[in-house]
Amino acid sequence: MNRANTFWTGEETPMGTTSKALTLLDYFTISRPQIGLSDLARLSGANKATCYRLMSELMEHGLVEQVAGSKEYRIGPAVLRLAALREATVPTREAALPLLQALAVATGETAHMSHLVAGQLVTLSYAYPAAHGMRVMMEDADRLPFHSTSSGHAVMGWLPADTVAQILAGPLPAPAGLVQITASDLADRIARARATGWASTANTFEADVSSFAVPLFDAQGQVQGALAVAVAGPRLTEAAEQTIPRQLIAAARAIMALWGGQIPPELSALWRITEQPTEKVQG
Amino acid sequence: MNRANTFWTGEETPMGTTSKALTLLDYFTISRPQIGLSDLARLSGANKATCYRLMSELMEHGLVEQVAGSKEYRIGPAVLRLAALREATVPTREAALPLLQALAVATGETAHMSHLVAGQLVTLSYAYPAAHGMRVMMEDADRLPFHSTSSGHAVMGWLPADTVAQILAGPLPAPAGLVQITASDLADRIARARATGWASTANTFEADVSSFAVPLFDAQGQVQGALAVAVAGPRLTEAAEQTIPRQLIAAARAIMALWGGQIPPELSALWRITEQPTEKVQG
DNA sequence: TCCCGTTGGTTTATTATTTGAACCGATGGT
DNA sequence: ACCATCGGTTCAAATAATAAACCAACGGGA
Repeated sequence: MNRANTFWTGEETPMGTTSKALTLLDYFTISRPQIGLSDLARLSGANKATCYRLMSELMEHGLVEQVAGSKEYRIGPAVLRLAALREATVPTREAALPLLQALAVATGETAHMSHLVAGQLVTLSYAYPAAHGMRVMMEDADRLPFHSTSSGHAVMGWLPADTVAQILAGPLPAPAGLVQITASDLADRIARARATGWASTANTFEADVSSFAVPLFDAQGQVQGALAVAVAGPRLTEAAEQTIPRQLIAAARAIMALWGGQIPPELSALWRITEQPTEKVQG
Repeated sequence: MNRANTFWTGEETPMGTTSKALTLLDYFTISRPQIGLSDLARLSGANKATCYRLMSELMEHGLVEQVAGSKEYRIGPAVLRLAALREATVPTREAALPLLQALAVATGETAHMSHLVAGQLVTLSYAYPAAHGMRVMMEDADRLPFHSTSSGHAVMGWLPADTVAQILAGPLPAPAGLVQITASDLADRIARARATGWASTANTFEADVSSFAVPLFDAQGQVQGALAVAVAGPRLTEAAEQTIPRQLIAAARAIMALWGGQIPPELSALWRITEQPTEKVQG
């Protein structure tokens, strides 16, 4: 009797064929938008033939397509239909966008919103304060690491303990030239995020960038993502450190009002205390 | 020995598991955005257990999610990441949108662009001429029938013959109270679309709506979709019938210039003849 | 309150599908 | 002319998917 196919993930629980196919999609990122067959097989650890068949099936449905010349694969047009359908069903993105823009203007910094999807934190919208000037740049569809971003900390503060443990079980990537976060430091930060209702980091994800974040909840009171402001290092004044969390809270409240999101009572109390007289962010 | 599993599609070619899972996604539409397990099993003809497992796998990856109260499934947030990635890789939608808007304004009617994805024609962008007034309404992520829309005719005119045959092999749905298109009529319309470079229909898809369409091509000269203008019946003057095809052609040219789309020489010649002195649609 | 049909979800042996190593022809660099 | 690599294919061996029956829970209707 042979071993179960642990080649793929190293897990012992067998992985459904569909999951394997969908896992392949995860290798496509902003920085690697096109992948050839052999590369993909190497990246995923799957057999080339397997990879080929799975990609063929994904291609049949338009989830991926092959670029004409090189035969490399890339994300296909079908996802546009699905995304349009998703937004029509649950208008998270579009509804929140004006509020995100208002937040960017109010703070004078880059604002972004990330969503928790399949255990990962993905940036899905962002807004800049103005058309020009120095700013922290964002990219859509980028995955944020949980351990080195304020968004990650804010989210983990309100995630079930076992889910957090699962995330922390993964490796802590070591960012070159940045502030390194140790495991115990991280636990501390998560606890603080929960205790204060917001999180902040400095120079942990990108150099000379500080960021502040608050969690976002869905209608069932489950964490759904985070709202964050990324401040360009030189502009991080003491005043900014005071006001930004408040503005974040106000904006998060407004966004969740749109979604029908439920703020956990515990957090709601924290936010009531923190949110001193400050003008509301208006959409 | 049992028969191969022909239950699913009636086809004799066996269907990969991944395809079966992805097929389930097709049952989610604008008009039916949420589906319960039993319903989905009935709709798809799949076994309930099968359906359950497939949906579970899709759910693991965030392609679908369950709404909290009813346990019904709906399209999940992961598609947003994929769509953002797609647009970052191949900016079809966003790039064309301003031109689409210009076309709507120029014609004074609703303009829309549909894409060919996995053998289906899906509306992915549209633009209205003004904020108010009578207009033909569109919906994103809607599938257009090939046989009763000008977009369908325009596209089929430039599709390989066998692909067209495959499409026509399907049933011709009978729209209630509209002009019925017979099989021979349809063949005629497709031929005309190819011969003239554009297609038009009246009262075939929606009552009191006429529409005009031209095909769109990708960088390899393959039909990729259609650009169309839908005219509210009462406004369909003879002048409009003259100018709209020209405006469509101009806009299609502009859009394909953005994509690097290749117009087949045969069509290019047709369009050169048709496109008499008329002001270019400007993005 | 009892019934009955429905729901989402689970279990099982049976069955068909997926898998991986080897192989192919084409392509491109040296 | 060579070698390495590419995308794609083949086939027996091993695996995972399937379908029917079965739950418990829910929601009307009588």
